[in-house]
Amino acid sequence: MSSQKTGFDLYEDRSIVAMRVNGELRDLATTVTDADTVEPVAIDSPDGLNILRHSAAHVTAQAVQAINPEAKLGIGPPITDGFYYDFDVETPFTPEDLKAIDKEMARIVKQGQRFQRRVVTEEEARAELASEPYKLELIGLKGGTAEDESVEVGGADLTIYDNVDAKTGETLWKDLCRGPHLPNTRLIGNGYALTRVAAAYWRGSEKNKQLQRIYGTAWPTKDELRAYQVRQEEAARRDHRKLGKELDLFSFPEEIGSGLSVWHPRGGIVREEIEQHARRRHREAGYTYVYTPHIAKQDLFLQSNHLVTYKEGMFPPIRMDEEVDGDGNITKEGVDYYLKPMNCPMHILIYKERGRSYRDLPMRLAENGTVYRNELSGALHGLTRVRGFTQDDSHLFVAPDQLQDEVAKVLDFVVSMLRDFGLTEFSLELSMKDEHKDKWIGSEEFWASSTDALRQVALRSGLKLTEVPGEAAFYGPKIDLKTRDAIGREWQLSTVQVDPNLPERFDLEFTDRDGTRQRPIMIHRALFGSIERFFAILLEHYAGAFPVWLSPVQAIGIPVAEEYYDYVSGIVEQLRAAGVRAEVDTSSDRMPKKIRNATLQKIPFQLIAGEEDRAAGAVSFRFRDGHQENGIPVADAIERIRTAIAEHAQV
RNA sequence: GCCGCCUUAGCUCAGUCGGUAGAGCAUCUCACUCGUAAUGAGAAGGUCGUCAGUUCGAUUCUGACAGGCGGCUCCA
Repeated sequence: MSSQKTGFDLYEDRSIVAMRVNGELRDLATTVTDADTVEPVAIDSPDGLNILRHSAAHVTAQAVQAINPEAKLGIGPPITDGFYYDFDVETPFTPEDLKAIDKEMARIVKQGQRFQRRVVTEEEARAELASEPYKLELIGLKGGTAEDESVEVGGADLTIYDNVDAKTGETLWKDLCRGPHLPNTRLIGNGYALTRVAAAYWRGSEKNKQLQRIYGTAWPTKDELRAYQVRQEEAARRDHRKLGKELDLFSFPEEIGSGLSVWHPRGGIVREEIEQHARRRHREAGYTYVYTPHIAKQDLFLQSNHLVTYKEGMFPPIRMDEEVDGDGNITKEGVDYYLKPMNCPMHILIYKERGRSYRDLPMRLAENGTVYRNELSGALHGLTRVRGFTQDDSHLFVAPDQLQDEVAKVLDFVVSMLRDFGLTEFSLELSMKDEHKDKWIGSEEFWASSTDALRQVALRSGLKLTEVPGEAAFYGPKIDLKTRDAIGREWQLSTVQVDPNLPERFDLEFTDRDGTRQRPIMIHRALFGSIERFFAILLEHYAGAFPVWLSPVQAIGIPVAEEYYDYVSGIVEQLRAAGVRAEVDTSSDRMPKKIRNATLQKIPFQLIAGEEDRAAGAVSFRFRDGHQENGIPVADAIERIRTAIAEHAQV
């Protein structure tokens, strides 16, 4: 009984929008037999969402071409939470265009057009898509390596999807596409939105023409769309650039330059707490802090090879000591100095200052080293992408047989430190060498052993591990640690890289037990990545409401009326004596206004006192969320605040 | 760097189809002396990002530059 059926016959449930036939994603209209293994794909599954978003991208393109038939199609894949479609158009899209496109999409969606798959030969495709130069280019790419596989031409066959009027059967639009797609456009109608327009280079290369990209989002239901939009609003509410201004933490004065931050007193307090805590933990873990300059002669960066492999990332040189005569002839040659883009060469020089013994290893040098990188102006973003930033950088020099143990220590250390700051969810990414690229240097044995060392450590940590071949640095494997913040976003923080290359380049040695000279291996380790960026991540994670120990102002005294200033000041004095960052609000505002201000400033403890509290030798707490605890004896209140600080508590 | 958009008071934003500008908050003064998210009144505050060009006249139009925002690219 090898009866032939389609997915429509197999699945009555309308939420099944596609199926996996023998592991391959297919349209529901695909004919299957009993011999095939068939699994349903629901619209709210990861596969289903991709299909939904990919179909939404098609409808966007159809709408664009309905409005402007001259628009040439680029690609239109699903992405996280949405999709985009690239177009080559004479004039870039405006927000008004977006509205018109959205309206046209609504019309198409409502029509319930069917997505119909059709296998074509390359010649047929070329003929049908003669006016779509980018699609023709994609057809030309088909048959390339698996890496180039795309939503357009990835499959075994070349296929075109026709958008067909459900009633008349008329083909209204078509696009080169691998599919699969939703059965019809109506399924998109429950929750889609166009979000923004931007330019993007064709096929991701800046050598190519820039196309105009329309981004959108699409969800199975209106509620999910709304939930997504609320998440976006929540992210905007937590934006560290906005909070940084509101809470008076840092700024980027135009007079100083793009991507160069200054830290205001309140931001400085938070940063200082972060740094001091980290310093203490580092010392306890056997690290030694060093200090190095921000600038060095060209030769250093030639020897480290940064001026070869990282030149575009470096600021242009400063020429020193050059002398020129009246005619502009150089009478004395100068020397070029560069701002350091990384700390490693400096730390290596500290290692090299004297002969090292196996007894010196592992040698753990740490520095909060400020580095400067010539980032493209368009890449700058708040504190997370800047031109001057401070790495909490460590370089660990180890004997080869110490590598695995030391990496294990580093990883434990990193995770426990991040936990101190209230981060709880971590995952690891092991970046390895692959067979495709030829950028790798070093021996097979080194790669095999060091990669395995990292893998063993990662597995032992119990954290979720993803292995990514091909992502390693050219000289060695690395482990990156990612964390998830309070609203579920992933941030890459720490990185641990194994490097035999710089020790080689700088001819580093140590004398082993047997008197022979051996070469150490270097481990590069950034824990916060960049202190500025880590601060921004914490700021967004806590939405500005830091745990008490990190709060710029930990307690604020609010007298009910002027008469109680002295009483409240007395309490605040005691708090200060106990090491608490406490202030009194002596402004002429009325009490409710002071509460409002303190709440907006996200101060964890508001200490309110009037006649009742004074008479009782007590004080009342009000917290950021508005709840209150009245009549707490002063000594108890002070103790509670001290405890909250010591325990890194959130209140 | 590239594409698009933006830049008006300390902050958030109106506004001028070319005739040098306005609100709320913040600041300052005065009055009010008050128990859990904005008391009231008044004052002060801006060569409308910078530099050119067009014009009798530019904050407004044009251009360049700087800075910002969303992307591309890149990555801490």
